[in-house]
Amino acid sequence: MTELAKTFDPAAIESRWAAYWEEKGLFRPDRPGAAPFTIVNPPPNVTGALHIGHALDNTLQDILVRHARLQGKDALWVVGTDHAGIATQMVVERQMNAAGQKRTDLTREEFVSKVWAWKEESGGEITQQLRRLGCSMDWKNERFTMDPGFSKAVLKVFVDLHKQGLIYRDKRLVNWDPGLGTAISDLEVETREIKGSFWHLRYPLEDGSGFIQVATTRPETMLADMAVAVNASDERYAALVGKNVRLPITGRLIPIITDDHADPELGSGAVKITPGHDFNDFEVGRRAGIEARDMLNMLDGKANVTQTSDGLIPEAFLGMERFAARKAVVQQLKDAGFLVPHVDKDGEEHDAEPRTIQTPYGDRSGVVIEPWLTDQWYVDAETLAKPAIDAVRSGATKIVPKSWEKTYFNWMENIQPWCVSRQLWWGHRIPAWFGPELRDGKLIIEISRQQTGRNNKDVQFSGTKVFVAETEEEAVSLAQQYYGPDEKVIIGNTAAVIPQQTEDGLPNYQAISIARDPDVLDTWFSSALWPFATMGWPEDEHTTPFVPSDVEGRGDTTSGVSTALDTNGAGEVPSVSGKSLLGGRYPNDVLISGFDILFFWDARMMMQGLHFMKDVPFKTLYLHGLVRAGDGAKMSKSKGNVVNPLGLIDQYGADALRFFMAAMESQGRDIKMDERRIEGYRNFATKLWNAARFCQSNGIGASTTLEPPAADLAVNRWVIAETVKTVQTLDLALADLRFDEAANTLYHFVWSRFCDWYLELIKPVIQGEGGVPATGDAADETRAVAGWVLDQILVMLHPFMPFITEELWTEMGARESELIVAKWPMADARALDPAAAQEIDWLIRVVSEIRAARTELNMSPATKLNLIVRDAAAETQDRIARNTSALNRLARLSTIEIVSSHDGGAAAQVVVDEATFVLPLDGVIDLDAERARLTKGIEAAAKERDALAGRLNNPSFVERAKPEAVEKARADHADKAAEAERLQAALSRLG
RNA sequence: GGGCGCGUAGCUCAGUGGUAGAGCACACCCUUCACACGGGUGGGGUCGCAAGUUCAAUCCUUGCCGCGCCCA
Repeated sequence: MTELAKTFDPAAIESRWAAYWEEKGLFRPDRPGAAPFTIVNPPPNVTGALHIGHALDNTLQDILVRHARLQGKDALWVVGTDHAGIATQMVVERQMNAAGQKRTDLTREEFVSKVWAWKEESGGEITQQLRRLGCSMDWKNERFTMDPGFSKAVLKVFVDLHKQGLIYRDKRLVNWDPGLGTAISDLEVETREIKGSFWHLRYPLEDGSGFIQVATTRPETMLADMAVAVNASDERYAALVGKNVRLPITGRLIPIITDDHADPELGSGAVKITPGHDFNDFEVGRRAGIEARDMLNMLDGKANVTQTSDGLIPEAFLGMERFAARKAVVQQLKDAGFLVPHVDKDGEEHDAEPRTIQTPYGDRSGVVIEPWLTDQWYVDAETLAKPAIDAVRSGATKIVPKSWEKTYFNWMENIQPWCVSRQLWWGHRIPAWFGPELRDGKLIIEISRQQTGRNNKDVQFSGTKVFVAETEEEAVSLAQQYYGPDEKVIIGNTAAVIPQQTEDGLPNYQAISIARDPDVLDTWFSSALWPFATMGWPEDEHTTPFVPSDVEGRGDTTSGVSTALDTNGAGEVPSVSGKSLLGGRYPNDVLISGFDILFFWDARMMMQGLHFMKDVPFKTLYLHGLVRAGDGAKMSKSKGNVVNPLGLIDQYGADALRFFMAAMESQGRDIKMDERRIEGYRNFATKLWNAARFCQSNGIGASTTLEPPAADLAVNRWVIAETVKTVQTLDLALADLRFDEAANTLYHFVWSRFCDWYLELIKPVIQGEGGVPATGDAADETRAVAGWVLDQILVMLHPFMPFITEELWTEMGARESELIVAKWPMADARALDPAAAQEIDWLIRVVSEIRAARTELNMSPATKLNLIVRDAAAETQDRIARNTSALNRLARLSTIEIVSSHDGGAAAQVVVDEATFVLPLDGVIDLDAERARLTKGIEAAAKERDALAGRLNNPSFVERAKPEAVEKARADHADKAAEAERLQAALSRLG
């Protein structure tokens, strides 16, 4: 224990404590028998760096985990990183490009091992940064979504879902990202409004009888048009339905069909149909009886024009980039007279009509998405969503704030098949092997070599037999069963029937080669398993059943109150059919995430968790908002308005940043960055630091009991009660996940109650005269109480400001344990003492009123005054006697005299309750100023008195309002009337 | 077009069916022996607009205006 420095320096202690906690294993103390409390951290990208959103998300989680740990629970905060398929592959590819290399220079295996090497060396920077924020995660068991154990879970889930028919292969339009050369999910597509063009084309009828006009924003797709659709109710076209159109350029003959998709009100009412390159048209095509495999495709994986299967695209267009092809198609149509010019309001002709169009972009690549016809793996999300919807409806998982439930339901109820295959190398490779299909005893192989535009080694398999298995051996075994015992099955690079050669080069027998799908799974497919695959699933489904012990049961102040979090220490064991799932850690207690990943991640955890664990992944889902720039704009690198949380930590300390995040986190609202506010919380930390310094230099140290010390003095009984009230409010706020209320409650208690009043009020009790510390029962009692209150403050504040509180905990005296594993205070209502509360409340009012009068009358603070009290009731006289020193000190008085009457004269007068406090100021006082001051007080009291009288004089109010409201109005009216009267009397006495 | 949210003191935000709050900023005073990253005191709001429900509306309902987000 050394003397504390005058100013708190966060940097001096933060790294020391972070390392200490971790080394001593205090983030995950051994607590056999304690109730589990579990949070899994949304795994950040292994390529990521800490941004301000992480700071918010992780601060909130750390508050809950530290709180649970202090409550004696076996708190586990799972941490790890996500392999982040596309992002990570892009990082490594960029590095290679910088060195003049390409990914495809390497084999897949070489590339993947290069990514692993990168991951080992530079990945996970963010985990170091989380430590700087003070996150008390279970670092010893840090996970990675490509860990062997986790990967095993991913394969099992894929195989099981496939067996159950919930994963299937399908040929349909997918959101193809030509920049990245992979399919992406709907959610990774961002629709932007851009200024585009609307071209009007006229297609000649086959019979030469005229034209039909269509309009499009993507004229190049006419190279793969397969129909023209009109609405069946549209009489203008009734006669044309069933006729054919001869497409310009390709000369393809296509029918005019009817479909509701054609809106008679829109454009000409006729629309061109390109089923292979437009989601709406795909559906129209299907309704018209065109099978997906027959739909025309005119683009390759880089979105360059490629020949359609009917071979009708002229040579000149082949290989053209899609936007170049657009220009070329428009030009050729124009030259041939098939383009209908747009005439603007000034009568000028243009090729196209300007129009705002919704355009899909890849959220990572920033490239326009191309709807593309491919074979992909799909999850039957609709089936999985049903239990996930029910679970929220039944309350098995509670979403906080509740307003998000609607969004959740809306998305879940309209969920689309989830495309989970990605054309990447980095990720969980899909456990599916393709082989020739056996039809009528013959081996058929259909391999469509689609140009994915990235690597000609990538092969798409279609129309072949697929074997889905967790291991290669099982796949071979499945294949063997399928082909029969006479065939030899081998693993190869392609699905094929290979003539094998004997050593002498002569054909001997054939082998059937099966080849593994080159694609990997969507990263969200694996992260959806995070709540249970990090707990040992599928190996240890039921482990270490939890047995409640007597450690529990403390701090139960929330009984009978509906709260978002079950903070009841009784620790009910989550279970299915009596068995504890994953050691009581499933369902997790709560999941905290930004609302922006509600669909990406949270909803998918709900689906996978319910399907595989038969229970929800978490009891509560807490969604927080975004951290925005000071002007409310979204932070983004391109705008250059990104705030680096590490810079804020350097400047203000991690504790201040954390407190800011908690204090600003009100449910259902984004947080606007406000550095001055962080500065304010830095000041708060210093304030606490100095309060502790004061205690230390006045013989106040660590308390020895969990219970409040015995106390006789009102000020001590009052502060104990205030502490208990704070614990109660804080417990409720945390149980309700009201982080702002929790933080503000603490802030107010520490600064406005403890520092501003309690410490000031006890100075006369403990400081004594002439620099000699006071002794005796009162001083001893007060030191004990002050030490106890400071300890409770440190414990309660610890989840929010872990560093400074741990440091002060250590500095204040010898301890049984570190603060991080100390005991949460008890909210014992027996400590509440109304009489003490009233007395200190009175004392504070008297001091405040006298101070206000002094300031308003411009009395120098240095002048000590004599106080005369008149009309004081016996109770007040007793209070004055008990608190003379405090009154003298805080109101800056030299003497206090109690009189039965006083005629005033030149004096300032203050009314508190029944008594009037007179400060004789002969020769000093500005009588006019005092008159003005009293008059202002009279007016204020009279205004309220009259307002209350008005209400009470209204018969409807007295008859219909709640009796307690009427009662209160009467009491308040009497108080205000009396106050006005006394102030009036004081004014009269001034003359 | 559908859904959600927001609009309260100069700024950032709480809040409640019964006389409107905090932090910061602002003004004045104080280098008082924990703290000037401090102490004391004070000024400042027709709670977006309008109507309705109610004894009573900043709070509940409806409409409108403005801002933001998500989905189609």
